[in-house]
Amino acid sequence: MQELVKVMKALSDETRLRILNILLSRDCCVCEVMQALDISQSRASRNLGILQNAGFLEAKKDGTWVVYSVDSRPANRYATYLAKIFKDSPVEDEVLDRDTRRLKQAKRVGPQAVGKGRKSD
Amino acid sequence: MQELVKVMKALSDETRLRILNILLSRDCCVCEVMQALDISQSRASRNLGILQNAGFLEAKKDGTWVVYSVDSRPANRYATYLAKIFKDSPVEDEVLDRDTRRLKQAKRVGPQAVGKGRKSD
DNA sequence: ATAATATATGCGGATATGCGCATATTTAAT
DNA sequence: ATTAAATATGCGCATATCCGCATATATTAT
Repeated sequence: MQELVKVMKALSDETRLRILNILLSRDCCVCEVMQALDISQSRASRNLGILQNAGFLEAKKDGTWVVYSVDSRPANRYATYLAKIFKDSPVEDEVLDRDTRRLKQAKRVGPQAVGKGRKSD
Repeated sequence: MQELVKVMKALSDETRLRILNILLSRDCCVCEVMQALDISQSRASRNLGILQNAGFLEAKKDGTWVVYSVDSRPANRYATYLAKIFKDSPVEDEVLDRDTRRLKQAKRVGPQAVGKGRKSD
């Protein structure tokens, strides 16, 4: 019960629904999420953490990056169920569309480097 | 989007999940909800209102009573979808079980008459 | 070693939420 | 009309949530 409440609370925030939306299209590191949603680093990181803690996301380290993805085999059953629901019932929304567009432009570069000369990868 | 957030917020509270749980077993008036969950009248009424406003419940007047039921034809599509999900994935829980047991005892009698020996003064 | 990058997190403040209490409203019965 | 029951709601308070800011941590490169 407490677990279910946690799961639902994780989904009851616009920022987190937006994050879930872009992660359903592809995996992202924190800096890509910030760029896609045009939000601060701490905000992206914190909300990713909440979604992960609720069982929706898994995180993989890749160098300095942490790549988040929708958990394909979530420990908690609600996450599986609800992630599928969210996926099956796509939401038409101006905000989500803009996120998706920005995601296409997003690079694996963090806040400090944005607008500066970038290095090779 | 804002609509979806409202729907999710409505489900992100333990009291409201408990209410939804008992209403999925049968329709209830406010006083039956208070008895089943053993909560105050204002708490029951307010949370029923939130669930209704989110599109999960419909209310029918029956004399002095207001009978709430899970909306079979919700105006908003998220409600339909999520109500089904919640129904299809029953939660085993001590709290919910106790609610269900109390619901069986519940009568259509309000707060004033419950457990009080005297009504006048 | 230092420097730079990517992410996580403690803190404080603004806002939102949930509840109890008291009261208002509505309906039914007398 | 009065009375009472059932429900809704305004108010205030306690707690929770969300965010920005600054900082801490971890990793990579030089």
